[in-house]
Amino acid sequence: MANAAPMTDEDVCAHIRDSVLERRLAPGTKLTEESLCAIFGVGRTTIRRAFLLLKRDNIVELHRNRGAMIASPSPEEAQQVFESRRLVEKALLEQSIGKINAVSLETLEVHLKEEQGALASGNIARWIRLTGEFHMHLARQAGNEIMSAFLEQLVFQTSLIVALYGPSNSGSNCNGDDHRNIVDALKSKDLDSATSQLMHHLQEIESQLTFGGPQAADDLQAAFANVRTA
Amino acid sequence: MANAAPMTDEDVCAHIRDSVLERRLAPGTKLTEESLCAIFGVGRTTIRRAFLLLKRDNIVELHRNRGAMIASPSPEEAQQVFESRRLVEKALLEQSIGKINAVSLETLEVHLKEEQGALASGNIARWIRLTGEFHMHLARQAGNEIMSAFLEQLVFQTSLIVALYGPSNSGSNCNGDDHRNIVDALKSKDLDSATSQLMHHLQEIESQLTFGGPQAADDLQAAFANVRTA
DNA sequence: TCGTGTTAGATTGTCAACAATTTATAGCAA
DNA sequence: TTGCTATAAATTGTTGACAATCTAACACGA
Repeated sequence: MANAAPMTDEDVCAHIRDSVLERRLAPGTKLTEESLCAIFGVGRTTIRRAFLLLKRDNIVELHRNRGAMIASPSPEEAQQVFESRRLVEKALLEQSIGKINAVSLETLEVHLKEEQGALASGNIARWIRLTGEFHMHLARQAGNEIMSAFLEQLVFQTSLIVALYGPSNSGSNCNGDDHRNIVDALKSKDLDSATSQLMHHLQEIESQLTFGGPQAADDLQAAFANVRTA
Repeated sequence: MANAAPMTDEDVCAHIRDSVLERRLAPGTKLTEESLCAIFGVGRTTIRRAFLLLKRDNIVELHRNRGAMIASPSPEEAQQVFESRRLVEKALLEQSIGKINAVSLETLEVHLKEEQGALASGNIARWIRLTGEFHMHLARQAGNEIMSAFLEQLVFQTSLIVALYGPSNSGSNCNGDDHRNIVDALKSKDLDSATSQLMHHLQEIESQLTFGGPQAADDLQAAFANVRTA
């Protein structure tokens, strides 16, 4: 099972990112270097570089001499992430509407089918991941890689946020029908409809967050992270 | 002159970023680890981490076994950077217009004075940096740190782009009067005017770029970076 | 029992030596 | 001179050992 070619830092990065996107790594999870070395079969140097890359994407938090843990976005950050997504996705939709063609619509249609397939076959982890990737596919229609990469960061952040503050029973941050409606609006080149559907969709997700209760209940350390001992 | 406390990777990062913003480091410049170790008085480990951070911001390019060099954005990337800036700065302005108050206006006024002061005193490097930072100040009015951080990346990229493709005689990418006009429009809470001024400002800078000619003339390596030897 | 201080273990940070790769130099033949 | 090959120098990549720091367990006194 072990590949002959050893993993690179980007590979490790991608694996951890996937785990976050599929909610198999909860916010606040401690990532010890040694255990990851064993899991991925690489040296500490590689793990360390991966941590640095993930920190840049706000996926892990690094604390000096305390190592790495999966990030726990604060409510303020959560609010900013959603505001950013509305901003970015709306703007990208405006850029996209003129570039939509049969090929790009087909890409979205295929993706919708994949979403439904995953849901039907009970592969929840895969479905969660696909619902996030839908927004990436949408963003890429604008043809701006810089903005797409930025939205990717925001989607990952969203995954953490929903894991922290989202409805505990619901597994996903996205409703399948919403995605369907957006694609339909795009198909008829109705920018206003597509935009309002997308904005409503994002607001719907945000409205389901509950910041009130104790965050993790088992982690006082994080609960009092704001307290700074003189 | 040497600080007792050794520099951290972030410090090194900031220094290199500043050099880029002030155009003292040209795109394509090779950054050897050893020389930077000597300059900053740190070990290779720190420099290496700094490279990784700078790579994430698209400020340096890393090539395996060939080390790091200041990034040279392609014309396509340049176009995307400007499109992204128009997108982001326009959206942030919409967010800002409702939050503008006396304090924030004063911040911008003070900055405009600094710009003029630097220009008057002939401190061109400082002026160049300040013209870039103006857009950062503007962005921060929206109160969204995530978007501000993203725009910061774009501003740094712009600095590289203008250094590569900008008018060789003009030292800066921003006109002082344009900034003045934008602040005035904000002062009278005229969103449409402020937006159109800002968009025009960005388009003006972009229109002055010339992608045709040889890029750096002294760096064939970068000129043929697209050629991949099998 | 609870809180405090101390010690042992585990984890991270740093550095220097070594290995692998690339780049520059020198020599030689056409 | 040009082109090629082989050697030498320089630069980057990796590993392992050691130092610094944090965490957890434990003993002790109130």
